[in-house]
Amino acid sequence: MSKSQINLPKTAFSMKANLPTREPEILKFWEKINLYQELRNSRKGEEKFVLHDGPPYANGNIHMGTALNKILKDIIVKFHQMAGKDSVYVPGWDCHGLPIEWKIEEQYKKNKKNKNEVPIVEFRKECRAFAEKWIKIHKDQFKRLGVVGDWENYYSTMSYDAEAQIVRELGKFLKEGSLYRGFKPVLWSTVEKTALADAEVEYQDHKSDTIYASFPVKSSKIDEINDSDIVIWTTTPWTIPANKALAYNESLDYLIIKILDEGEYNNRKIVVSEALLESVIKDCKIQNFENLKKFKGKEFKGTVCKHPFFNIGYDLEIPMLEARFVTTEQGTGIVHCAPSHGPDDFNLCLNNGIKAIETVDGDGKYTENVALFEGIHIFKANSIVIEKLKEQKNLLSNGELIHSYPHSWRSKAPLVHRATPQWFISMESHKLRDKALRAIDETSFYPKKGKERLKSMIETRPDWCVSRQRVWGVPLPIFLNKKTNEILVDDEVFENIAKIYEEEGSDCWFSDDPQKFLGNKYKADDFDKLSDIVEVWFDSGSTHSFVLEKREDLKWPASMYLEGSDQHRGWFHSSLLESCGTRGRAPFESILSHGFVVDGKGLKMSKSLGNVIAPEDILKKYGADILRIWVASSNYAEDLRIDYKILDQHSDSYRKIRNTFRYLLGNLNDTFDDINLENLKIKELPELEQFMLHKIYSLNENFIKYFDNYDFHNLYKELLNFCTVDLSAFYFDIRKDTLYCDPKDSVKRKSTLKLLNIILDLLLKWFAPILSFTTEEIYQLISKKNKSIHLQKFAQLPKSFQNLSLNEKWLELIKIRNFSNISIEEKRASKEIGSSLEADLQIKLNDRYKDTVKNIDFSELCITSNAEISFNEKVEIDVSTSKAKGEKCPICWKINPNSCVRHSS
RNA sequence: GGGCCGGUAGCUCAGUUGGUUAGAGCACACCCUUGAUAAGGGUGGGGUCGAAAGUUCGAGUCUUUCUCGGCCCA
Repeated sequence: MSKSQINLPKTAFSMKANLPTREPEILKFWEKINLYQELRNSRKGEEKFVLHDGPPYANGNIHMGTALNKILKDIIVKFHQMAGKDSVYVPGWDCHGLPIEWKIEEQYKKNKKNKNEVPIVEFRKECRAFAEKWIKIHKDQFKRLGVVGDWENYYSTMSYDAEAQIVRELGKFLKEGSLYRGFKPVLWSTVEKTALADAEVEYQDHKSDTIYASFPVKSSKIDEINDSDIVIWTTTPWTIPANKALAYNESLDYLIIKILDEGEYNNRKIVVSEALLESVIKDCKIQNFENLKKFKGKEFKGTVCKHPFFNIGYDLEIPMLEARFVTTEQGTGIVHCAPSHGPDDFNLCLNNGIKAIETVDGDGKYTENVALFEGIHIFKANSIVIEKLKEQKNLLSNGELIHSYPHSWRSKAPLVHRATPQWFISMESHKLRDKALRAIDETSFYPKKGKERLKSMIETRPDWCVSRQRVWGVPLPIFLNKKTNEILVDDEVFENIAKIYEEEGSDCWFSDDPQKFLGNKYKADDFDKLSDIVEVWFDSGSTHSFVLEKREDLKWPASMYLEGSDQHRGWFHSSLLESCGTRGRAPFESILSHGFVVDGKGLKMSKSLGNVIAPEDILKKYGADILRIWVASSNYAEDLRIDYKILDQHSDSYRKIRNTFRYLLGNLNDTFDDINLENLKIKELPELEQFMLHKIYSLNENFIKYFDNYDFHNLYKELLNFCTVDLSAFYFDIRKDTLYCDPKDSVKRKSTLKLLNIILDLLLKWFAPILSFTTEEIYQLISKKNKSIHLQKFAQLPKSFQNLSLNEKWLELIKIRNFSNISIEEKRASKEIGSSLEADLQIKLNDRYKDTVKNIDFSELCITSNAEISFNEKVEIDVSTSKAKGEKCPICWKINPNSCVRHSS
């Protein structure tokens, strides 16, 4: 009966979200209205914000890290769009490289097909098809997360124009002269017959043969060692034939000892470091020895030894060289050096004029450069080396050791260092390092610590090896003159190759007549065409050139690059070097890096721990908006924790937000008036409404501040707290009485509705970049003119909303309200009253509150039936509660001694 | 093994230049409401700040060591 007389909320916006089924419908809607194009049209001519997509590898389903990355990107792009910018997002994919090659090879193995019998072009076609398949799958998975972008015109590193541009970029380095041919040991897999990138290496336990071998001293300034042996220890006996030097540390102490035991070494003098003597005598089972002399490492200077095989064709001078990398952790304090088989060895020898040569071929067999061993596989050579050392009486001891050793991440085969001809971009020759370091200084980093991380990597990194001996990639566009062995550097040729690739892709490099690429200017017979490909980091490092520069809807440099923090060594790094080398500056203005997704305890996700959560699981159970809340509310500067408990919590927050919207929509009956904030007559509104406007204003100030720093977890928290604390538990609760029980045309009720309109409008916009689906669902319910919430701009709030003195006053009133609540709670606990409307408040205040509470009705603020205020010098705030006396009004439920003032008729 | 980053209530996060009994929301417990109702309101109990040592009149905030975790590298 009385229900018909009150204005109860009514809305079509359901309490239950049902996101897993509703979101796909919204996706269809966005497709129908072509949201991406609408977004572009809506910001034509505005300042651009370009977040250049770091291309994921087109291989395998997306995981939480990918989902986090894409959602974070989408949130930022949407924020800038709503801030009024032309905020463009073009997704892309990284397609070349070993992992795909390996997948195809695996399929071959399964089908008993021999890779070597398949033409390269055919093989590459399969790689291309494989990448295409995964791009398609990724695309749908990313869209499902609510990520808006130019999905129709994505970029990929294997597109013809990308391959062409990569050639042009390499041409720039070649022309400049910073791309050079070197001979260097690289980590090599004799199984895959390829050099491996650092990222392709994993460390596993491996059993190695160990030897203590001796190098007879040929000449030295230290008299006592002229008839002694320098002893080294190594886990790679097969590198002994390639030995060219010995290394010592000048600050260590060394000993000459005389072995007294029977056997080969009886009465022979050996040299080892003092610190390692104990372990040497233990390993070599030396029982009796005599200590002859102790000396400093620096006295070794000028000492020359003989190779242990000097009697069987290795009549070499083996110099002893000073090296800081020699330590006393293991071995003898003297390290054997094979420049073709170790980076440290290589550098030390290079500095002393000893060059690396090709000692081992791609299959792992010794070359003709190695006497006695030619044609033998290095993994079968250890026993032969040990045998020969024994024969030559230069083996002190041998054994086995299980230690951490590099393996191929694909084949799991152990790797070796092998000197191969490779192509390098010099960090120094054209000051690439300096340019890159300067570019880092000119870049903004979020969080700031990223700057130092990238800087320290650039400071110490060696020259960039850009060649790979594989097939699935962009061929290195290099011709070597057969006579002079010089690189052909000619813009016309590079451009010719690029043009050809633009037309038909780079496959033809491997199949077509070399003359096609050289044009008419040179004769193919005079040149060797290289068959190496470009390493994939150069591909992705060049995306700025074929995406940002080439597309008219984008700009160079990008406003932002955003990736996981591992990309300081990856894409941030390679893009920086590529761009600094070719254009003298970074291809980005800012870098945002995020941490890794870990489980609820902070441990990394792994199959063996069983703590893996896939984005798909979350979409099915909760929906994308919950996942987006998780992203927004997490601090990406550190690792991000996720488990079902955490998601449940965010799901609860989502319900709170959803119900906040439901209250607004219900009381507005799903109608929405666009209120002109500038024309709002603030002073005509009740004080509570004015106070709320102030709250909104200061929230917006914080919102802007947090957004400027990409500080989303604080921004989200601020919004959520506004919904729970300021709206639900305060403003909404207080105004229910007015909304439900006051006449529809009353000024107070109209003022409240005005505020609800404003709040709905602002909340929708504030939340839109995060809750992309839910805000759209609501917007479709209330908007008549506009197509999508995402086409809207953030509101500019008039400064007149700010009212600091009113804020001060209301903070006092809320304090009194809190005292009242405690007082009411006491009576509730003793069962004297239930609802707060059964309460009658007696509020005693200090005199100084007189002005503050003037014209304030505490029964309204505290939702009681009555409230009386008295003043007293002796108290601060003292509230007592009694049970309200009188009749309960059937309409507003307030208890009055007499009839209800509002509802007496 | 090395470098870098991090460890504040059950959870997500605040804690300004070191300074009163370490904060918020959620979760939890109890109560109220049944006109936001698979909603809403109120009250309350939870941390001594990864551990230890040190500097200081005083440290979550500075130093050292250790520990746990993450990323990168070997």
